[in-house]
Amino acid sequence: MITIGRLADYAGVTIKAIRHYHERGLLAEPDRDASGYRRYTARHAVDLVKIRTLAGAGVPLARVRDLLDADPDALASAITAIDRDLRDRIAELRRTRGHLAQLRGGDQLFVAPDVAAFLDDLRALGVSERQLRLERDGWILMRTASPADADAWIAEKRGLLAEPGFRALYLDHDAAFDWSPDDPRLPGLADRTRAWFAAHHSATETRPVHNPAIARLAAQPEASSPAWDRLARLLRG
Amino acid sequence: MITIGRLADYAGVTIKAIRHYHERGLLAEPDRDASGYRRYTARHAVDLVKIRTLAGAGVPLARVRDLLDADPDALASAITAIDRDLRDRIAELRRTRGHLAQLRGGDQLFVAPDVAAFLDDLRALGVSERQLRLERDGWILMRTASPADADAWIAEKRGLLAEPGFRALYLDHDAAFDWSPDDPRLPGLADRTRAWFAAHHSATETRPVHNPAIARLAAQPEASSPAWDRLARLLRG
DNA sequence: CTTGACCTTGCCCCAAGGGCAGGGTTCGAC
DNA sequence: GTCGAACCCTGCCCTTGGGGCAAGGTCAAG
Repeated sequence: MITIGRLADYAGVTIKAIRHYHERGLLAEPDRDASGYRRYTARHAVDLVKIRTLAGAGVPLARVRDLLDADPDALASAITAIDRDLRDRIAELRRTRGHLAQLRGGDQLFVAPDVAAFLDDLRALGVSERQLRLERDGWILMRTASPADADAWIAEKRGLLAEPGFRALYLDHDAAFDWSPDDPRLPGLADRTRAWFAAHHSATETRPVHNPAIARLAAQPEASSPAWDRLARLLRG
Repeated sequence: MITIGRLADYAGVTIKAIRHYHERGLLAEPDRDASGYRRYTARHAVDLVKIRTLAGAGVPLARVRDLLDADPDALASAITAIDRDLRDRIAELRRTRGHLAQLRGGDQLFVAPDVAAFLDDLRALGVSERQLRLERDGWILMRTASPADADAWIAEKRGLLAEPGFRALYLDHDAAFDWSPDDPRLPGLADRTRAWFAAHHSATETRPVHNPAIARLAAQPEASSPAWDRLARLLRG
């Protein structure tokens, strides 16, 4: 005939939890002694550990109550299902650990793997951090707008990046962000850009790298560049 | 400029959750369009995925809020702590899977390993299921009363069980449970019991196997045996 | 011009207990 | 015999992370 505190210690739970299980009908209320204290038997201890095992596996208490007086077959199949769920949750936590590791380092976390790879390529190329953020945000927007298109476009863009001429052009555009809109190099850059696309990719839908609409959407404070605006006008006209 | 629904899809959360994060101050409220709809930027998407990663790792939202604008060093050390916690929880879930597997089969779950081993010994000996339950409940009570004593006693009892004479005596006591209190075999059993303890273990504290006080505590409806009561009287007198 | 899919705020609801108030009990020490 | 510490009792409100639903406004397509 043990008290609630001893039972709680034995099962590794709080007194409050035991009373909670009584309220929920999971654990039978024991007899009381002369002064109204609950007096438990070993039966209760057995039941309580059973409850804790199921609850510890994440089974809702209402379901635990049902399982406690289910027939052995139903219990066995329920345990199989619970175990499967447990395995899934372990896998999920492992995945979360992976995400967490990435949260340390960069922004791979926030984008699809193909976009992350593309950003890595750009970083290796020596592209500015501002431009990387711009690209990252642009792809996020694109993916919310149209995941399938985004997949196709990113593949195409990674292909383009394999060509030395395009790489040079990309870096020039990156550098041009900070130029004055009157910079004398701008018309030449526009010409080279147009020439390259005409020579290499007239058949594709690919637009010049810095799609202003997307850039503007991506990041209000940073994305405005007078030089880029002029460049866009030069390319259009 | 994406809507709340699109953002929710991108991040794999519900609209309700996003609004919840606004209320909690985790995610900045975006600007509204002409009709009062929230309009999000890629910034928000990045922040939201960050929030989900931390929340998915079990970090309380209040703590997530603090981490979001903590300096990189603080964030890094927090991530280390979170990762450690995650590892612990994976280990814990694995342990739970083990417990669950035992819940399928027997009563090993509810008792300490040494007691489980003792019960296995008894089962191998051919002891009745009733007696096994009685032993199990008795040890549970003993352990709540005094874990250290229980450890010592169980070791002693396993030692006794290695001796053939004791094993025979134990089985006889088990069988006697159902006898009539007038059964002519009882006095003989009492004599043999006393003789065996006198010969083998006069120095130890060990009492005859069926300590009536414990047996009565262990299980009210089953533990009452007129034959055992008589046996106890014979052993005392 | 309507229909369905979207968005808004506001309210209450859930699980699984935790915390605290305000009281009674028991046990060992002095 | 009485004091304090450590228990126990009930009852009530609080928390976390949202879910559900109501009652309405909006938007895009047919």
